[in-house]
Amino acid sequence: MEKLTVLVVDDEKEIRDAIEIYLQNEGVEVIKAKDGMEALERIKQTEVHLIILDVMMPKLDGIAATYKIRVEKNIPIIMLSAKNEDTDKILGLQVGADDYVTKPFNPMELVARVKSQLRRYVSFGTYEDKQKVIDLHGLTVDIHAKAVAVNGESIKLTPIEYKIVELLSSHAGRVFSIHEIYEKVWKEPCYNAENTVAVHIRKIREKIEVDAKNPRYVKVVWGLGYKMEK
Amino acid sequence: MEKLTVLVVDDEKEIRDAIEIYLQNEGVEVIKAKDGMEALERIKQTEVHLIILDVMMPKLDGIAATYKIRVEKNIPIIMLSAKNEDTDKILGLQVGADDYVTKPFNPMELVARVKSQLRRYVSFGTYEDKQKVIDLHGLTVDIHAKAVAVNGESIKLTPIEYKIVELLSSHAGRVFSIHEIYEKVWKEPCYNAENTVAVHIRKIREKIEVDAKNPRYVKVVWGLGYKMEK
DNA sequence: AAAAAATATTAAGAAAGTTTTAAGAATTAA
DNA sequence: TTAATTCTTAAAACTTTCTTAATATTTTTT
Repeated sequence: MEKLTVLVVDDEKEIRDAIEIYLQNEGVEVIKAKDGMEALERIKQTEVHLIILDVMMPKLDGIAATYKIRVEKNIPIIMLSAKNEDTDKILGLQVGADDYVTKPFNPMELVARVKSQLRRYVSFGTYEDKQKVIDLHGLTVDIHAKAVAVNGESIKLTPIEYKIVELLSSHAGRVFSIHEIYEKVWKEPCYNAENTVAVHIRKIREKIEVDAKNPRYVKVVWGLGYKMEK
Repeated sequence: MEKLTVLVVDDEKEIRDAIEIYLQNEGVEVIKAKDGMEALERIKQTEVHLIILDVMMPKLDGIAATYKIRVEKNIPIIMLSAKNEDTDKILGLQVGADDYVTKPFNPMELVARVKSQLRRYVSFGTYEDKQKVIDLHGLTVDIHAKAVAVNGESIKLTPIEYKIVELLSSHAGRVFSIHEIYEKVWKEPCYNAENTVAVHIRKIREKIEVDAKNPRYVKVVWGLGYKMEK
């Protein structure tokens, strides 16, 4: 199985480093963040499979961070809290963490919990590591390799083209408005950029369609947007 | 089997010598160091198969030493700690060890733990039986030896270069964005460090590619990141 | 059928991303 | 300590991609 990545979020460097060593020994990839804000950035940029989060942190505490993370992704979260902190309260709040460990903790126990959560997540969870390749009538999109092929023949797309194809393909059949496409791909508000998207669609068709004038894959839904044929 | 070597690190001479005698009786080679600094030097000079390390030491304490040792090699570490020392502190310091023994200890018990760890290490541990070697069209990455070779010829990489090669190679074909590479290798958020990664990529190519301008191994995927050719 | 609205096409200049060098900082070895 | 290696930063050259704007085409509405 592919290496899994755990994000460790704690404001104390010693704790971050300690946890890192333990987890690395178990063969998981570790990345670190020192507060909730930083954690949010990291999960946007890197694929993370589990988060270990201290409850008490500057910037964005564990509970608030959990909340925001859940909006983005549904990956397991293990919370760390000092024993003297109001554990009952934390538990009672049903913050949405999948497990809790109180500090000071036995390292082996934390490792065990991490492995248990990862096992659950991988085996039956929201996680599909299975190559992540979308296939639609001969159009193939490999999410990890960021590679597209038509009938086995690989197609060279530019970054924006690729992102559009990935977006449409991973929700084949669903119609995306030009605004939606722009916002999801560029990650900024769309303002007078409709034509820009259209030009990219044109280029994509040029590359993946047999006949760009009669597209089989990227279809327009007049007045509403574009979709990838399911 | 060849004779195995154990490094004993403790600031008290009596303890070092006592352990030495017990272990020599069991037929293992013993070398000694009186603090973490000295231990690091020894490891570089001699091939060591296990380390016995006191938690409390001058110069470089147990955890700091463990951390540094782990970066270099993944050999088993047994930690010694006094019972009367502040438990919480010890808990933190013990991090990263494979086993713990509290002082005063029963010599036979320590010997037993040493043998057990060595057995694990040698038989199926990190030693060399578990040959994790990645081979990609002549590029060879030995994960445990942290060694890279091209067509049998060994290549000398710096630590960061090695980590990047390992990351890309162990997921050959998968595209890693510069941010992802930075975060996974440096273990900290990437901001404005894109060019740093690029320079390292350059250096890597200089070393492992026949023609750095036309790389066969480390390929760029324009606008998305880098990948190792599968 | 004509007008209006939405989408398609084209090409050239602008922008963004990558590669490469080199020099100075920082780290590590001796 | 000094020396050597490794890492980071900055700048420039270079490559690829994106955007813009003007125009054409298609579809819908009137």
